[in-house]
Amino acid sequence: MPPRAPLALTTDVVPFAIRAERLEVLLARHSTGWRLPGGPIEPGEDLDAAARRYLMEQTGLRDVYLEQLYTFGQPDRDPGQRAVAVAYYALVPAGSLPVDAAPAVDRPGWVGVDALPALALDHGEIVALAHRRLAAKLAYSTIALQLMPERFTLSELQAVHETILGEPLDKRNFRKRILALDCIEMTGEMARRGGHRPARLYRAKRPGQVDFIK
Amino acid sequence: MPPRAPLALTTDVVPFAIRAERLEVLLARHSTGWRLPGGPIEPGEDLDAAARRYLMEQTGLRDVYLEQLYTFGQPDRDPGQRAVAVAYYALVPAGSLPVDAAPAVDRPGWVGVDALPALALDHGEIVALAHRRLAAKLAYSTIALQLMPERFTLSELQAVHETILGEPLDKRNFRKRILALDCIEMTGEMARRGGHRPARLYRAKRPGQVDFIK
DNA sequence: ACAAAAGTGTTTTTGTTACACCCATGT
DNA sequence: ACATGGGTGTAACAAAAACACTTTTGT
Repeated sequence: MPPRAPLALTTDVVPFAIRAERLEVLLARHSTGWRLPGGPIEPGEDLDAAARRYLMEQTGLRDVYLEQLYTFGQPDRDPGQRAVAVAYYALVPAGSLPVDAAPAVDRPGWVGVDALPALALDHGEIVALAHRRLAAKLAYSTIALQLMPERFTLSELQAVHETILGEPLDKRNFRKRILALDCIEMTGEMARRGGHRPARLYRAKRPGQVDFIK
Repeated sequence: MPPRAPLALTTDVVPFAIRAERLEVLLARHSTGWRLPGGPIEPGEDLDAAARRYLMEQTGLRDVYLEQLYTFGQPDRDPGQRAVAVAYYALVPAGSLPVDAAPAVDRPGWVGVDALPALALDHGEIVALAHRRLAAKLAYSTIALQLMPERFTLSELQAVHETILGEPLDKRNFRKRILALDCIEMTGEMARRGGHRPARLYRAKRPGQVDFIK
């Protein structure tokens, strides 16, 4: 039997968060630049578990929403070896960000999706696909709640939608739609920040769960 | 360096067709029962190409619509080895069916999705997921055209939708919706089959292409 | 003449979009 | 008092759903 040609099966994760009204991705350092967190799947390791593990090891993120995106397997996607990547995306709630804004050398760093540096391999395409998928899911699921802290205002939730979609939304229509979904509830508390009327704080009715609409 | 634990990366394909008003799947023979067409990915082979190759080798189907579905990698999904499967589904137009209705031994065979035999590994789950994805896509794409022969009547197209969704549709609303999509055109020919008024024959405006709606 | 499927519009209902003002707080 | 974002309802419009009869063929 001939020696089996090496085939590397990896996971790569696109960790999204909203920071300063921008959709950003958490990147890991690579020999010469940036790449998505990820790495080879261990024997006996579940795919989702591997994605979570690399996210933890390389970025410190844990307990985030994670969803399989697509599997990339073009033979020439990695010039060094045959590498097949099962790509995931993760949603990091604001407030649980483990990494400083200004990353030191060899620390992972957040970068806006609209100003990505050149990434290793096809990781740029992976980010683009993940962004499209996330934007599409806003229309038919409650997935945006996975990007929110435990308590949040309706304006903050609206800003998250607007940031991902890249377009402004009508305030009254947005609130009507979200409240009709019955996915959030008032906490009774108020956020008094800034020189203006305090805002009601809401929380997700079913945190960690993404509901589909209709 | 220790010997690398064997990891089998395979593709499995769910080939769908509408036969006799039922949604059916083309299965391959397995040592003890049935399984989906598929097999290990060769070094240097593209994932999509591998799926097409196995479809051809094991069922004779070629030139069909093919789409990646999901990657299944639970460590215990195959008791014999660590196997990760990139699953696809394929849509086979009526009229290009290469296999007889009553399969001989060791020939692939069509089986209704509502009456599947026990399948190898998690192939039953794969079929179920593919069916759900196909049904969902009817609502926002022209994917059903990939199941139609070159020329077809509106009633036939409606029957395909109804079969996949498992529910009847209103004839006038269906026709209005499909024609508004501007995805099919009249051929000028008529289908005169049976003791009733002949039906106009249509064809896809962009065969092989799946358009998204809205 | 009858059976069988093809073909065709309108009304009702539902959901979506557009739109402007007052409120509560900090400075 | 003023600046800032928070909070609220209604009318117009568009899309989806409900609904029944006439036409053309084969037998």
